[in-house]
Amino acid sequence: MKLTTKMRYGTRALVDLALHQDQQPVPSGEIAERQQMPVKYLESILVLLRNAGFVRTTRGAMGGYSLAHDPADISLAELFDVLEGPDALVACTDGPDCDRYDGCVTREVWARMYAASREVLEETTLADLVSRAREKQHASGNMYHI
Amino acid sequence: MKLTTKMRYGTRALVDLALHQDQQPVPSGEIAERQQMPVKYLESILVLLRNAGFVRTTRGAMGGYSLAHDPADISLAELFDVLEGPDALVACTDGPDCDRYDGCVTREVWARMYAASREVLEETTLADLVSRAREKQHASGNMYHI
DNA sequence: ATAATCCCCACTATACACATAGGAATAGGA
DNA sequence: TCCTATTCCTATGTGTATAGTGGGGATTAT
Ligand code: FES
Ligand code: FES
Repeated sequence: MKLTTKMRYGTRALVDLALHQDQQPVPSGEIAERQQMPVKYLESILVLLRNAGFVRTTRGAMGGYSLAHDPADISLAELFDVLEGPDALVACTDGPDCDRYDGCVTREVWARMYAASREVLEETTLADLVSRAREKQHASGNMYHI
Repeated sequence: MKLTTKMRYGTRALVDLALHQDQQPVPSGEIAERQQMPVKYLESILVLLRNAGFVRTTRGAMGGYSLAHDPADISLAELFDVLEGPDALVACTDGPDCDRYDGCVTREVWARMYAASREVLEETTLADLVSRAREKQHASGNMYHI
């Protein structure tokens, strides 16, 4: 039960973008370098984020990625739905996909687990992470390393 | 972020054992048939459960598996630790394994997620699942299908 | 002895994580 | 305008872990 790298990298990428949204669009190479993640893999995640409407892209020289919305309006739960998918945790959390659905006793436990996890994500916005990152930057004097 | 089959199968296997613990030791073939899971794969999971002290094994003819403790004394969290491992959710939830530990802002969120999930598992015992299974058996008239 | 059963080892299949290669679009200068 | 560097975009290949398969040996009740 590991959180996928899509979710972890995607979250860090959005935080990085939020920290630099006052400037020009940020190229994927800069994000990858700062966040220490493989460039090409990051780009494949940014495609998902673009299709889901989290980021805007500008092609060509001087192009890059920028946030499409205010960080305070983005909860990690929305991100989770896109990057982990609706079938997260177990396939049969929210519907009778499984042929054993009626007699299943474990499903309810996994569903409670899922709900508890999701509640944490619901109440955390991108802006929360950004302000926490700014605090840490201030404390350590390290500009870019979040 | 999928729950592994080890955890899902393992849980169902223990519930199945609890429902039949009044009888002889239960052979893996019976569990696999009732629970609709691959025999050989189930056996590899039962090895883990034996090593962790959840089940006792009896070798030879008329042998099989039986619970080592009272179902009320087994929380799903203990099972989780064995079958999903201590590094569940993310590798750096409980220690400075990661070289980015100090500046990391996402770790705290993942840690809260992990704690919330685990709390659900802590407060659910095998006996809870068993009684729920008995209710469902009674309601449907289906003896073995949990 | 025989059949039933656990147990160990090695093999295959599938999904995820990541790398590589190249193409398409755009900004900026000659 | 045309060229070129920069950047996003798409497709395909590779490594690794999880999931599942299979054969055969060890142990024990009958
Ligand atoms: S409903 Fe599918 S395994 Fe429980
Ligand atoms: S502490 Fe390792 S990624 Fe955050």
